[in-house]
Amino acid sequence: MVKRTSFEGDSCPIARSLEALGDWWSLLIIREALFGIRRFGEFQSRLGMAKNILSARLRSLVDHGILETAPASDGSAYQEYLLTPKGRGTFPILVALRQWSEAFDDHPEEIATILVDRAKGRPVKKLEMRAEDGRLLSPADTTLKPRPARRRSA
Amino acid sequence: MVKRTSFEGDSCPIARSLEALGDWWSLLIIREALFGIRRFGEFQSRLGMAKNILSARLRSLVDHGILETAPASDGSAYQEYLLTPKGRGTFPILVALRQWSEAFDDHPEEIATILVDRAKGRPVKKLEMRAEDGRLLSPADTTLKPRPARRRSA
DNA sequence: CAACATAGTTTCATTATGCAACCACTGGAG
DNA sequence: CTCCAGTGGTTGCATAATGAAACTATGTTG
Repeated sequence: MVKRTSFEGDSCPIARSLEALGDWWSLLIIREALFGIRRFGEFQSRLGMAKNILSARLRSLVDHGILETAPASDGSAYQEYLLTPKGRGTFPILVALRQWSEAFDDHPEEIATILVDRAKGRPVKKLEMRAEDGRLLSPADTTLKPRPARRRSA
Repeated sequence: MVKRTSFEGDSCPIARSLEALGDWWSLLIIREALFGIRRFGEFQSRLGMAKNILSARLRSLVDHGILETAPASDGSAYQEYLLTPKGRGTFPILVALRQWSEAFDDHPEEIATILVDRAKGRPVKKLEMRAEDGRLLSPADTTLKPRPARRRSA
């Protein structure tokens, strides 16, 4: 097979997430959805992408349980695309990508927006990794362990 | 031109990060690099990807300042690929992707490894978004503001 | 120097992307 | 009901990216 390789059966959770999110458009569609965009035409005009690609991506995101189609909302008979909890769960990923750009982009002056705390209008703090007990962890403070076998329960 | 669209000039920091990281392999290469993989052949055998694609991706990552080539390390005359600070800065992105899979994957039993605090052997806490003053923020507690114009300084 | 390993590049078939054109359905005006 | 613009797609075709395998060029070992 010369198909584009799929990570569907991969045991690495990063590869598995890329299976659903790892193409050029999916995360941008989710970004728009988090902003409240719901309609096909809105996605299309805001992202400036071809309609067939958008159509394929929306279908893929629905298949992966990230979006769901709702029958209506503004009274019209059209449908719209809403984030599921799984879809809203990508928020930290988007924040991490955003903060990485803010920190390391070669031309940060071209970045138009900053993510701020709505209450104070101040930038949000950088994401940090902490242990269960709250200690701040660096990458070197972490390691991978095999997942414990599921305990047989029923 | 029917080229794949580039996000290079886009003002959205998420799009800008996807320009460098948003393909199927780049983040997996970085994942391996964070594990200490440095050599072409090691990447190739561990990821099982075609050598031409690996070659192109490594070049792209070097061009984006995420990897750099170092002349040697084990004495041999070959070169190796090392993460730059910018490359190591992607760690939160990978953690976010991993945690998203752990939380929402449809077949979590297929996930082989968990990320743990090395000192205690316990899973790391989920990434959380906080305000400057430490308040925990939900997506709804945040908003985007236009980046303040650079203050003319010299 | 012969033989083998490493690190790629080249070639070619297959797939995905992107644009434009086309089609189906909706909702409103007449 | 008919016409018609707007919405939400699908289809066709050209081009670009991907992937497997073969090939090349060094480096390394015996």
